[in-house]
Amino acid sequence: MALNHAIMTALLDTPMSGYELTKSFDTSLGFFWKASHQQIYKALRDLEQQSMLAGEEVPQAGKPDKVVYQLTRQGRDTLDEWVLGQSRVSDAKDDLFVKLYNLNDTNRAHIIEELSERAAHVASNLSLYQRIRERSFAEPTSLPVRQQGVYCALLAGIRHCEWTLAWIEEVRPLVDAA
Amino acid sequence: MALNHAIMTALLDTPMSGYELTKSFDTSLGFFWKASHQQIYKALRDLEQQSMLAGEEVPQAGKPDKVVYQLTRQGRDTLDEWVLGQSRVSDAKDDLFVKLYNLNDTNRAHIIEELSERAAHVASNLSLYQRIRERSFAEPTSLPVRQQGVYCALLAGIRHCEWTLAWIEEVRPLVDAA
DNA sequence: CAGTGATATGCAACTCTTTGCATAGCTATT
DNA sequence: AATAGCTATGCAAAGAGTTGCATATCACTG
Repeated sequence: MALNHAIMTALLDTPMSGYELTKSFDTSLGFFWKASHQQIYKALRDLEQQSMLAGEEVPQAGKPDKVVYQLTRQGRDTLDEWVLGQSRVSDAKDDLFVKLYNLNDTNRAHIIEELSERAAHVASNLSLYQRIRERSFAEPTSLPVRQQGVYCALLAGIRHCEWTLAWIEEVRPLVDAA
Repeated sequence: MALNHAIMTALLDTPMSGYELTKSFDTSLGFFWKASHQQIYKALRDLEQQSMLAGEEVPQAGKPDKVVYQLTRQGRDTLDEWVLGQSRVSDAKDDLFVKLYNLNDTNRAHIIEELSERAAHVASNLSLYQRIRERSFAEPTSLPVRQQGVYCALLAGIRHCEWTLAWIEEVRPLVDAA
């Protein structure tokens, strides 16, 4: 399971509560791995039970208390091992592509609409990633090693967005005229 | 569920058996949606039960008999409706990106190795898609409407591969030197 | 005729993800 | 006091996907 590993990864530097993790998954790692709060809280409980994480109740003023989790020694070791294992390639699993296989005169307008929505969504993601890049990775070569890895992943996010936008511009006229 | 819709889409032009669908999912639509034979056979039974598909036993010589499924009128209508609904953006869900967040001196060699494997895999996919493009889509504008949609999806596959290869070339030196 | 391998199909258990519902603390506003 | 809204956490059911195992037909080879 990689959600567990994604969560442990997110906790590498900063211990966080489930709520904070959920927020952080909405940006950062969340581009590569989306997870609902239900999934995250569940995973946190499981991981704590397996001694991968240690949770600590933190009283708060002005807000409900929270439980902050940090990686244990064992969790760190397990994560390190996982990194050294084999990854497998995942599929895109995107409705839009399947829908394109169904292109006809009746649905063309709708599909163009969806392509436009997708473009808008991706463009807004892209500008978010660009902001992050400027803010935190202006000089990537002078960063600590792990942050350079994060930067590579961020670049993937950026390139992915750019690629998607270019593809949409490429096919829009084709779909339009089809 | 979109696997069902992907299967119905695959059957738009050509009635197929579960076995043939499984093979066809390995190429074509399979770039966007991978599915095991277990999943496919199950989906076929479900869809037949819902009257979306009609199965017909076809005796064969030299091979075991098979059941060939074709879209029913109702299946076609349901599919058309689905196309007109909203898609949602899916996440990349790729271990490699999560692993990059874990980059350190110990695992760097392994991650570079995985990047290379990924590049090789994607390159081989790309050449497959290129062959398909040359073989079946040499003159995209003169194709029937639906095939033009398929062509757009194929372009997505091609661009995706190209993008991934470019990204790997971009980050390889970064990971190397980190 | 035993073994290998492609064709063709299926069950069951498990894991992972989504969705809907629910609760509770605390702040600020009306 | 009621209400809206963010913070913080959880259960349960259903849907989707993976993995392991199983079975049978047919052709070909040793």
